[in-house]
Amino acid sequence: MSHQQSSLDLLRIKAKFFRGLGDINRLRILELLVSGPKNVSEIVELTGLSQPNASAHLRCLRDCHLVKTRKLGRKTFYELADPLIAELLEKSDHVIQLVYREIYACVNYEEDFE
Amino acid sequence: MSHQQSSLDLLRIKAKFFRGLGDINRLRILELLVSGPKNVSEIVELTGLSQPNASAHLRCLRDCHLVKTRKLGRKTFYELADPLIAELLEKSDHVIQLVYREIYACVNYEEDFE
DNA sequence: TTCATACATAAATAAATAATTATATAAGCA
DNA sequence: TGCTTATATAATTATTTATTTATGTATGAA
Repeated sequence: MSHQQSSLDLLRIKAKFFRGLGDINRLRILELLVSGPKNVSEIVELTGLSQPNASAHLRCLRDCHLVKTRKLGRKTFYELADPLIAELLEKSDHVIQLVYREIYACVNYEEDFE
Repeated sequence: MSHQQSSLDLLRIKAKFFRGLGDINRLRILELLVSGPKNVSEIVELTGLSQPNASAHLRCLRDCHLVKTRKLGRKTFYELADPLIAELLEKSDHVIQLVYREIYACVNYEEDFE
């Protein structure tokens, strides 16, 4: 019945997924999690984000299903929702590096003058 | 010298790249472009977006280096910046479908009642 | 119990992004 | 030239998202 809609729903989910990846602080958090689960305090310390801000980003990441949580005592451990997320990040790195080759050069160039 | 900065710059570029993918209308445009270059009018017609809105999204996609352009007469053709973009989108699909399996079920379920 | 820790959430504000409406520019055609 | 088409851009408004500050809640330890 409302099956015309479902491809839009899928696109909405995909957009949300990528929006989860579209923030520098969330990418930093995800990078931390590639090496294994971390609790919120650890993430706060390693990123330098305020605790509520970190929590907000973690919630976002969870809403986008990029991470999942496990509670141990009063700590909440966050980890990648799936090993495929790490793979995807790596593949993306690869693509970005190829696509942005010239820009990297430019960025590196500019760095010498800042 | 400012080499501590460069990893943050890289992250900024990555975040921007993903933010480019984080909008439903831009994903729709990219999907259209997977099958080949299209000019703005074609994209406007196929998406139903207003022309200025489509142009804004196309500019965003170009700023994120997800697409590139070629001018022919007064038409501007947009195409994927690199075949790797299509590959990445496909790989992402795969990841999203696996990670979101349960949610798909849920979405499909809800659909029957709307 | 009381207290400290670990985290989440709410409210407020700031900042970024999207969409619309109106207008500009550039290219080809009459 | 003047007209139309194709697209871009500017200005405005609407909407979303990020950040901070303040507060709530659950858990474990003294």
